[in-house]
Amino acid sequence: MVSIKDVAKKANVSTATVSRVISRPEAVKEETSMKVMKAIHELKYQPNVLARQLRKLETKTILVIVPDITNTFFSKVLRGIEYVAVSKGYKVLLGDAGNDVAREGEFLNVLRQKQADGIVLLTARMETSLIEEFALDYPLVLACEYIEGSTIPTVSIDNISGARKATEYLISLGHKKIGMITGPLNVVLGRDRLKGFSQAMARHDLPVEPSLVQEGNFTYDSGYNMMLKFLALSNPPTAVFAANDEMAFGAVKAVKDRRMRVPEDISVIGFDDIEFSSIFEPPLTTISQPTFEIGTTAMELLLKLINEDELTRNQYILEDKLIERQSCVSNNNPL
Amino acid sequence: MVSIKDVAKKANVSTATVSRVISRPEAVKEETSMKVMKAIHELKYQPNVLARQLRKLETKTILVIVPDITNTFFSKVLRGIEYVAVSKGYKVLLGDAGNDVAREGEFLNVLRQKQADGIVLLTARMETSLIEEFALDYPLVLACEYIEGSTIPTVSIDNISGARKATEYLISLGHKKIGMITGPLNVVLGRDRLKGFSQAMARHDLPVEPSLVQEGNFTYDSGYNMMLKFLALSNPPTAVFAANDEMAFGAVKAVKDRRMRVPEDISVIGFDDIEFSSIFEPPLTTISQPTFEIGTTAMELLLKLINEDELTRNQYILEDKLIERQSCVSNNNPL
DNA sequence: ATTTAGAATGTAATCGATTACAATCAGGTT
DNA sequence: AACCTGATTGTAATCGATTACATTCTAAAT
Repeated sequence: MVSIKDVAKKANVSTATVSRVISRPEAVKEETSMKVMKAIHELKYQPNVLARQLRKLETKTILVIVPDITNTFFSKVLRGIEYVAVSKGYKVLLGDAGNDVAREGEFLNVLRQKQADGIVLLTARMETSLIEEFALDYPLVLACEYIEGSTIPTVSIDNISGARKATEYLISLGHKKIGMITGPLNVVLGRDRLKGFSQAMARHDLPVEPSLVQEGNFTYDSGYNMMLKFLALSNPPTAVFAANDEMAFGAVKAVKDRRMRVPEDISVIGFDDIEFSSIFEPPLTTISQPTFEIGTTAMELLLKLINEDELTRNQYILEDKLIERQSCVSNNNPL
Repeated sequence: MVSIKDVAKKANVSTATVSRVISRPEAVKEETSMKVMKAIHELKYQPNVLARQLRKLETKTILVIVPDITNTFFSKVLRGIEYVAVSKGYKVLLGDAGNDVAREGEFLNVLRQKQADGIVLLTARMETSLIEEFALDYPLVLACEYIEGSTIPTVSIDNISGARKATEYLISLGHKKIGMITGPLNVVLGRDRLKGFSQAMARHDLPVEPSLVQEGNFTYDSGYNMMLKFLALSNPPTAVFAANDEMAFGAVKAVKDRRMRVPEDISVIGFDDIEFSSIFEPPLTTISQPTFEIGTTAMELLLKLINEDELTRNQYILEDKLIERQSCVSNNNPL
């Protein structure tokens, strides 16, 4: 291990000078600088970042807690975070909870032990009071999810308006009997998308029949099963809004298995626009989230927090977008 | 920031004793220990890990370089790595190259600067000499990819035998005219899967016609286009082996767009068994890689390297598996 | 030649832990 | 009482950088 002392000795200067050559070259004479650089190269010196960090009490590392790294939605957000982080000289520590809520909280110790300068949470399923407290002590940004009534800086889309948009699209196609497969209603995300659905229906004076709202859990299987329930109805919906794409896939599959067609017999719209949605058959009409931008915005926000810059606001709502593909069609089955 | 000194003062002992209470409690008297613990709790003391790491010259962190984090194949391997890492008290630094070869190499500095104790490479596209040199100086494990003729510890499946297995499966179904859509042939992975294909054909005395081997680049679009080439032949293949699932999806789509059916008119087999292969229509027959196990094995291997344990061998070949779904069927179109 | 300001460099404290070594203590032996 | 041993605890060096402050140099001004 070659340290700054070795370089200093070799170049016949003090360690202070070596340090200055590295961090503030303008403060040292050209000639000395050359000498030092030469020694650095000859010894292949690499500063020990741990020592630097200890001295400066900063790590140039941020922690990202992800509920499930194998979910492309999150990995795309993560990529956005990484992109900005690396460009600003930060490294990204990954905390993958593997869909286990208990593990999410454990990662917080990384911050407490000063091994990261800040944290981005892509999940808010742990105790909200814990998160709130934590945000008081450390730079923290919420992305994708949010906590109701909290002032923690948050980046996300407006899930209510997104869901409303999806529903109104179906309505604009002439559908009146519309079913919804919701996400789990114990998380804000699930509730918000249902809320958007209800708002759209109300705005157009359409009734929301309880039998046409089924609670899923964001999985393919739940989408499949809930659609089966709809199809068992004496008077099934002509269109279905699934709160995410996986459930929409399951729903479409259920329709096909019943020897019916999407979109001819039933229109289906999803939410998220994941990778496979365009490859799926029929290509899925859905609401697209700006995943990469959510990531970059969250990271930029965190950087401001770390640098104690003034925040102009703490809720950043990004634009979602309706992606029209081929799983929805005008209602040709008027009551 | 409360440090060990504050605790020492409060408990009326030296910092050495506090340190011992934390790391070797058996070396300090019960009574003192209690006093110290009390102070620790009252002050909510958290040891500064940076300082500890600096002193011990270890970081309890490993770096994983991923070519593309949004690819579920890699994120599953990553999850395996994380799983073992966290259970052994290690943290995972993520280096996502975003499919940019140049960025892969940049992450190596993290190691040089002693910010990680070891590294797992899920890609070997940078200069092999660079990797070889690096492996001399730092604990390094290759996962998924490998370098020909290298002694670097490697965890992967046997791509040649996997490809052979896929091809022989088609042959066992009575197919004789079999096409292959390869991966890029400038990477070992691509070459190996082609090699396996050729071996299987040779073993069964089947000719490999040049027009029936098309080079793709692992993307959906390339699969689509190469299949189009096959279909334009006067005598197209009755079965096609695509070197990964994405290309297989594209290939199937091409067949459908030509108003033919998979598997009735053409059988298609893929490689990797990614998430959507089972949802795809028809559900894709493919070779499944034990992604999670690749990750766990790689991490365990790296741990051994870090602890300087003896390695019994340096090539770990895990078992792949043929997953029979519905995209392949017996040849009903004998020449 | 002397003074002086500003540039360049060096000295040593510091960040917060760990740990080799030294010092002290408690209790048992003689 | 004097001595010894092993258990406990304390002192201070150490890890490798950064940086406040002190010192020395340089060159221009007087």
